[in-house]
Amino acid sequence: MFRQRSPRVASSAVEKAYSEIRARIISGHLPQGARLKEEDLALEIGVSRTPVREAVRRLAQEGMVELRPNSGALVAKWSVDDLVQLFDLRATLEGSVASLAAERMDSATLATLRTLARTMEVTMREGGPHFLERIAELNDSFHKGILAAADSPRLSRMMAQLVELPIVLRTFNCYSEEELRRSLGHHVELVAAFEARDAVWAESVMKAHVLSAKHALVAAQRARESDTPLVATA
Amino acid sequence: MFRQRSPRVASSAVEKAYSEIRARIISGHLPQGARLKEEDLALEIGVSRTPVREAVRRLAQEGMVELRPNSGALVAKWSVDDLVQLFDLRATLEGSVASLAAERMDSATLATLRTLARTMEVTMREGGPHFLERIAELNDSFHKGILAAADSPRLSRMMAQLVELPIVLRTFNCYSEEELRRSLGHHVELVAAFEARDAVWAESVMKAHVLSAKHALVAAQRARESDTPLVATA
DNA sequence: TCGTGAATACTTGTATACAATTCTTGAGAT
DNA sequence: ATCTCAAGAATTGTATACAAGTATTCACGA
Repeated sequence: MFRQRSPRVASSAVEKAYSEIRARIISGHLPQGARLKEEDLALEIGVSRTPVREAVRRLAQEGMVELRPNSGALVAKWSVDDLVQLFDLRATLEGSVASLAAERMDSATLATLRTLARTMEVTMREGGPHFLERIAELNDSFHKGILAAADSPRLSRMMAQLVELPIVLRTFNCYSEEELRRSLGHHVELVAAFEARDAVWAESVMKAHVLSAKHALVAAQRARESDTPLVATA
Repeated sequence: MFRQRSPRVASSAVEKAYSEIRARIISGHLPQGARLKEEDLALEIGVSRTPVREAVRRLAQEGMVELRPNSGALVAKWSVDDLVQLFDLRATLEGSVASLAAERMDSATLATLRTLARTMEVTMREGGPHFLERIAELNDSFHKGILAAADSPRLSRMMAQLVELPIVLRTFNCYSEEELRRSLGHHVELVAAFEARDAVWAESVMKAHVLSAKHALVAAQRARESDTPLVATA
């Protein structure tokens, strides 16, 4: 729909290594704090150490992996405090994005977003298996659409980093029904704000949207207090 | 004074390559749009291609270098529009940083910042050769001090990326005397805001500070309209 | 039994060699 | 003269080999 992060067919070895390692982190196959041994990964993925190294470095700069010089690389750990910081930052930045988007949005994009927002609501009502996953995907498209509408490459790059991370945290299992409903409501309200070309309104709703997600995530995390999977569908 | 970016003695080859290439870009030895040939750089720096490659990748993620798959790496080009975006983003983020810092600043840091702000003013009054460079250095410490006071590692990482880039643009030659005076005034006012623990005040001043820098930079750039060096001392 | 330290095994860091892709050059045809 | 296309040169991408540093283990002494 919108420009996806990795449209390339993953032809290159480093791309292969990157997506593979990333997938393992997201799926939990490589849990937080796990050591990343270059040779093992290379062997398992079927490429040499060189592209694995490059992939790990990239993941490190994106914040998914922690690098220790001359020692090893670990899957980054996320404390409650980290999450709070992350989402506060996202609230600010995505707020700016929404503000910009409100001023620049064209009618085609608006229509697409409206459809996405509605579809999410329908999907929730219908329920069914994996409906959360489907909502998450739609949600992803929704946010990326807004980002694209803001038409601000530099902002996009920063956001990409911030938005990817919540996904790592085994996203969206921790919303209560009320919270999910509220979240989807935000989407609808955002569309209205865009339609009205009201930058301040859009920014405010977006901030609320992200901060509400933060709250849900943090509450869930605190409740468990252990290192079980986390979540959010902001 | 505060934790600098590269305290390591540049022992590793990739560190050497990184700082060397970076220096060449900043000094203008490698102008915008210049091609980065891995082998040449490796030869000139005195390391193999491997660390050069890693360094270039890092510079690319930091936005200083543009990567073209299977082709080459270029020194990133900066349009006026890019600058506007960059500084708008900085205004938002550094505003947040200042806000956080105001709430958390301890008296030692406050004292340091006060000294820095005063020293900058004195340095300007006294003038002399290279006084702009000295101000720039102090300015750097000032902003990094605020960042440290915010005590928010993730924010810091993002900011680092954004703050580094203006430096690349052959920083601070384009302020008029009035603009420079205003900029230094902002610093003093920021200290006052921190002292008062007024987060909103601090945020506002910081935003003004950065946006005023943006204005000076963009005006200078527009005046030349060509690709001659740019500037800012935000 | 527990701490200490040196030898060893292992992992990362760097260099080099090879493969694959892209850019350049030049001959030929229109 | 200009365009097309193929062959060659040059450069990036990947693999492997080697060097340097780090962690582990096991013997020895307190």
